[in-house]
Amino acid sequence: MTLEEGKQRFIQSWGTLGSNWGINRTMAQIHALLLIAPQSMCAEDIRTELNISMGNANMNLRALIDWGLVYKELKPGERKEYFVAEKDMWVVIRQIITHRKKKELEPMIRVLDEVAGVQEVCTESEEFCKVVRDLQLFSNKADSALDTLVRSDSNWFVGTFMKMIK
Amino acid sequence: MTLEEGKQRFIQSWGTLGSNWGINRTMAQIHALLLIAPQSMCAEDIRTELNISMGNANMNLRALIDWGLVYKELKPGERKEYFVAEKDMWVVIRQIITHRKKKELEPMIRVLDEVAGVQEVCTESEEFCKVVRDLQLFSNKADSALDTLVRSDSNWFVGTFMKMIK
DNA sequence: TACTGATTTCAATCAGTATTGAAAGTATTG
DNA sequence: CAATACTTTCAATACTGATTGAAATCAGTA
Repeated sequence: MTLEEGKQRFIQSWGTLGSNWGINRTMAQIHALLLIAPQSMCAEDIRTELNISMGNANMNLRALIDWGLVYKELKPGERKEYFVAEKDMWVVIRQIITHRKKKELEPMIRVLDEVAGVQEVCTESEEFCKVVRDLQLFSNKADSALDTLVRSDSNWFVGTFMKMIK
Repeated sequence: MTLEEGKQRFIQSWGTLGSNWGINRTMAQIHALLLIAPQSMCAEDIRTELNISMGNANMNLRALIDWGLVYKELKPGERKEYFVAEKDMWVVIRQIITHRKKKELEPMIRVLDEVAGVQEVCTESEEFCKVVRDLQLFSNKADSALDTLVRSDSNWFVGTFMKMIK
């Protein structure tokens, strides 16, 4: 496989993957492109490489910056902005986990806490509360597990954690 | 909060959550409804409770059965099918992890393996291969971690694993 | 076999997101 | 300050995937 084929395949797949992941396709593609770029790129470079509109590129670059996956880079003497991806994969993964946790797990925990207030006065409400309690148990555990994971460093994850779980 | 309010809140939220999760809204709502139902329900019960069409109910029930989250139940002397949710939360979570892993992680691993074949002959290809290798490292680790998690039992998860990670 | 009630399928439609592109905004330069 | 180079916004549009409902299919029953 040539570099050009590999790049194309990687960018396209990252985009598709992104969508099965709740992340929008263009955002994932820009991320892929910057990840494998040996140096920073400007909006125009990205726009032409991916064949997307200015507006789209801009919005998704901002989202990536917001996620902490891409940084702006200003070149001295140049007016336009350049962009670089965070290349430390452990940081990348941590940011993704943090964002997905916020979007997927935390709202669930809030809802469970809310509905946990139902009084157990009949078979139906007992069943309801039991389900809610079970879900709370697991979601709180998952929440703290992910917190620990995010706070820990790469070596700990790859080394200790993985040995433990084997 | 009354039972009725709690139920509504739970079902609606589970639906919304479902969509930030890559799971379709109706599928998540049906699942929520069956989870908290004290006994099995038929398609018509579900249809009226959630105000959805026959076709929709049928398709999503099928998907839930496919995910191993809901079972058919045949009542003797009754022609129509009833449905019950898997109530063991550990099983539920395992099934969800298994399915999401298949949809989100495994395709990524396949793509990485494919593009890992690029020859390192210049700065650009070196950068590319480095990124791919880093991603492979983490995705393979995550893959085996999730396998272990899915194979392990509830007590181990809640007990041992959680103590380790604390 | 014909009838009935239940389930499944699928083309048409709908709704929610993503994308575009033109217009407005901002900052730098001479 | 006006021109230029770039960035951001946002209403209109296009896409994608979810949903409907009518028709087809299936399975018991008489």
